Amino acid sequence: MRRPPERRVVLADVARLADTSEATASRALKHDPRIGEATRAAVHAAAAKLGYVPNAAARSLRAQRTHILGILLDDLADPVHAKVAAGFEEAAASQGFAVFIMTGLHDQAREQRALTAFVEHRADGIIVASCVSDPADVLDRVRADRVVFVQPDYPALADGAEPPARGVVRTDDSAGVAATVRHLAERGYRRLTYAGPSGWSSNAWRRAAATATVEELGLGPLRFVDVPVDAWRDPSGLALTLADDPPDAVLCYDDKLALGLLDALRSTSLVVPDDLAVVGFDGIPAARQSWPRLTTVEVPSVEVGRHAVEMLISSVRDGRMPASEVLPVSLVIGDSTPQRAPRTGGPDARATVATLPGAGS
Amino acid sequence: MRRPPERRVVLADVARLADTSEATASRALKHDPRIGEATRAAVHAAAAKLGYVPNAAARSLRAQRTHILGILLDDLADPVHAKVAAGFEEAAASQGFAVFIMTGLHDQAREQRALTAFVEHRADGIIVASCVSDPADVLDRVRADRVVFVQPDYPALADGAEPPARGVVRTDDSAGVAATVRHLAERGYRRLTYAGPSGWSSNAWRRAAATATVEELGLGPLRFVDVPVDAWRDPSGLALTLADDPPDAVLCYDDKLALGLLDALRSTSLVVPDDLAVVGFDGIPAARQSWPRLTTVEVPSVEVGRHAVEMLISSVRDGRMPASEVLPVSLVIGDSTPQRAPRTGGPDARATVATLPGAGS
DNA sequence: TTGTATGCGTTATCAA
DNA sequence: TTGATAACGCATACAA
Repeated sequence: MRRPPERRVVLADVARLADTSEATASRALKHDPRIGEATRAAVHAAAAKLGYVPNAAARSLRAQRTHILGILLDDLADPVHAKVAAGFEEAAASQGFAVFIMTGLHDQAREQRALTAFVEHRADGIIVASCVSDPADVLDRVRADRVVFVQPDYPALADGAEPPARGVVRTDDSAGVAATVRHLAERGYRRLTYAGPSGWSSNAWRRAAATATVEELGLGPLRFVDVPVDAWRDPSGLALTLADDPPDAVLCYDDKLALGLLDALRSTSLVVPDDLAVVGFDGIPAARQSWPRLTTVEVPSVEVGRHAVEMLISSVRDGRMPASEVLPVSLVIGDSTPQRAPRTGGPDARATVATLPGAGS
Repeated sequence: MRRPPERRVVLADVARLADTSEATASRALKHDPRIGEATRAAVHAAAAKLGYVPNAAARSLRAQRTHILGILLDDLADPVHAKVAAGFEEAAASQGFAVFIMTGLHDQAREQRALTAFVEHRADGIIVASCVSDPADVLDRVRADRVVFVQPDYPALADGAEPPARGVVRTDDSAGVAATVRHLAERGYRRLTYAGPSGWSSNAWRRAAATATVEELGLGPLRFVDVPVDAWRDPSGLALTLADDPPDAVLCYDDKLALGLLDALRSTSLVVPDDLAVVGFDGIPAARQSWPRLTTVEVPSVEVGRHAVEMLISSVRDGRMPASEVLPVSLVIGDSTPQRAPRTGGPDARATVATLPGAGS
């Protein structure tokens, strides 16, 4: 069995064995058209025989181009972020880029260290996904035509700041939430509650979209329940709050929270969906396997990662960062939001007026 | 707001501004003790003012050490693999290593390309996780003291080949399966079925452990159902097979399959756990939120990633690869395997003899 | 078609 | 305590 070469084998070794110069060997290996067939074959044979592998550091140093992309994301253990990373890695690899992946774990200092690492390694491009750092801080350290922001979620956005017009990939969360509210209205749900972690801009957007659509449709006022960001691990508090004065349906910030809630509600007297409809957001795999199957908004996370890479590589090639993109999402209707049965006590008019704007007031 | 420097700023620029030589500037920046306080301050000030970031490629070239680790894994979108990656990344970052992550996606050619990328970039160490390539092939290209294999799953292992004695991190799947079977026996389940994708060595091990434990406990013979590797996406075939002649309990290769099965069984007349108990393997988050909650074997995936990094870094430092490790797993008892009620028709002796070896024959 | 020489940015060796 | 210089491995401008 062949072993890896003991001593480092460099281009000079290949050239020597092929009986040419380093320059010729270098050109032959990258199929420069003006190298004779004979020498090219000799060089390739020598390289194969010696197990030569070019040194990327030396090449990068010389070429001022690393063919490295970096992605900074929040947490690989989170299914949504992992999918973005998967799309990113796959797209980057298919274009011949190696990828650095670093996680921020909600920690600004970590995020800064990750950026430092990317810059030290002179990554050709960087993707900043779901990070708490303000893009302005990132742009202090990296050229704007070398960064793409994915699903930015920094605090200023919650206060209404606009994300950059170029180099951002987002999903149309507002449309997803609006579609969800419409779906609920059509199915006869009127008293809605939105549950999510306040302070996150992504949450603020979703909540705002829910509010707007509820008003547009003339549904009962939207109630809010603020939950801790890790409430999905133990949603019993949310379950109790809901059980105390149950709405018709609850919109959860994401699927993790919704699935946790489904579980927690089994310890209460509320039955889903008979007493309470539940919807999630993201479309993680577990949402398809839950009971009842979760109605949710499917976010094309893998696509998000791919698009980000394509924007980035395009910008790296010609220095022009493409305009920001907003990818469409889709409502997936499960069994957690069935057509609502009329309440006991006879037919209930509320269900039928739900889609008539203004009829409720 | 400060912008990133337009022209590349290199050490020479810092030296010039600080009015010293490159050598002194270099030493001052890495806090060489024999540099005067005044010059050190001047150099640091100059570096800060210019926004100097050292070039890792140049440093690596010179130092013959990259501080880069590479991990090759199967699929970032898979929760188990993503967790290994998360542990890997976190541990590596905390030790000051940048990490290349590449995915194989069950494709030998992709795996080989990933290895090539790692070698070109002269990664200080490599982790090969859950890959289809034979370790022997990997060792043709990488020094043995620079690779750690995680959960190796190459075909030869299914035929009884032993994994390497050093540089491997695995989990004690056999013990986990054995504990599961014992648990089922104690709870009164006797007729067991094992469902998994044949051809995978990890499946072969789990299945063999189940067989051995079933025999040891004197339970009825273990039945097997071979399923495609992606059966979890559509487990209706498995559900029908089980419904056709239901065992007391079914052991699934992993949680994804078990959760899919729970879902698919809702379209049959079988009720879990009354008619059929179900157990999974891995302990993914969704298993805690399913209904009924899944009894499963919890695998410390994040720990696996961490241990792999620690082994690797240790070996990189002193050239001695630590001995292989087998991490313990733990049985998590959910609601999918309750104490079994006696069958209709009166008390059933089978439940009580389950734990008595030999009593069943 | 091939060879020579230089420089990419950093660090380590040697000399001052 | 500091400075000049060579070398890491490769690719290219220029010469032949």
